[in-house]
Amino acid sequence: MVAVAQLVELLVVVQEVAGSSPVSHPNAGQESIKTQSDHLVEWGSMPELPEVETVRCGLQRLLVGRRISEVEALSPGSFQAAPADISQHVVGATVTAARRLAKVLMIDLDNDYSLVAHLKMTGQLVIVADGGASGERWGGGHPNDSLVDRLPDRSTRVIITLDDGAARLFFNDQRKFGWMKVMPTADVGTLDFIAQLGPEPLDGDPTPEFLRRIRHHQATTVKAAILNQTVIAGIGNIYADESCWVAQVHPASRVGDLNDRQLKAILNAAIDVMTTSINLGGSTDRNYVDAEGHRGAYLGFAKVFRREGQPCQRCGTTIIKTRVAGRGTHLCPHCQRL
DNA sequence: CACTTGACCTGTCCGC
DNA sequence: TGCGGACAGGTCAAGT
Repeated sequence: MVAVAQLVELLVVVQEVAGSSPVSHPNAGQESIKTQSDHLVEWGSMPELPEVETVRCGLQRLLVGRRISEVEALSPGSFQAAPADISQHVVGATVTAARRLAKVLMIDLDNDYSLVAHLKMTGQLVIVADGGASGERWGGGHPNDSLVDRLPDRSTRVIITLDDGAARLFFNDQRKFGWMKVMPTADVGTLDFIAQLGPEPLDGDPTPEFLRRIRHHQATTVKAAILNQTVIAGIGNIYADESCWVAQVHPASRVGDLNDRQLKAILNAAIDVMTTSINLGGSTDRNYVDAEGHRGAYLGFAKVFRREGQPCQRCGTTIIKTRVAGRGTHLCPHCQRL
């Protein structure tokens, strides 16, 4: 029960932080606010680096010090571990830290093992304190109804029971692209994906390493290059489009046709937009549902992403949606020319 | 090696 | 109304 009290106390802290946001409402300026009875239109942001960082903060606040009592893997692909690994290295262990590398989350345990997770596009993590009077909870990741509705639901892939049932951690993932796995903490860095990652955009000055790496991809489009996690870590489709708009570079420009000043402008724009997004709280349950119970995801910072048909905020030209690097791509045809 | 495309999934939207 | 198809997008595997 002591642990429950701690969780409640921590939840209050999270609420206070969220309440201090300078944004009056995440859907401010959006014309199609959904009511509780409406069906959710999934116009929300995917878990990119800022959302994953928001989730990490939540895990750090609410999981550290808790002991894992039970692991239920409801979908085999979503929890990639042998039953023996779970029983020997997860159950009974206590969480010591929550870390992030690019979009990968690591929940470190006190036995030198870690739970490693990738939310991909539709993953989310929700912590529910069952012992709380009104079911206190915290959730972050993909913004959909599972963030706030009763759990488990049909998207729940893994349930981790904490402190003998005082709380539960739900890994929900509509599309089953995300995963969790178990490995020695020391081995995480040797995963191919982690080992090959480019510099973290929010850690020190990534510029020299970014320029060095992106110049290995002169023939490809700049959008494909910045989505490449070995060039720069953590940039996804939303921030790729936003960064190119800020830098006034067409996403289909070839890297070899851009000078260092333009590439730096894209990188700096990505850093700015992602920093802003983190400060606004990413996508959590607290900005998914407003005081009136309206549901919808936050994308208020976006200048071009999913704004096709709307005027460019710089020149008034209509934003278009096209396809670059096999991805839906939003741009201003006047500000961003080939 | 550099680069592009399709596969993995589930759910939603759109046109017929 | 139901149904097929396009689409969403992070990462990996297989293709050129």
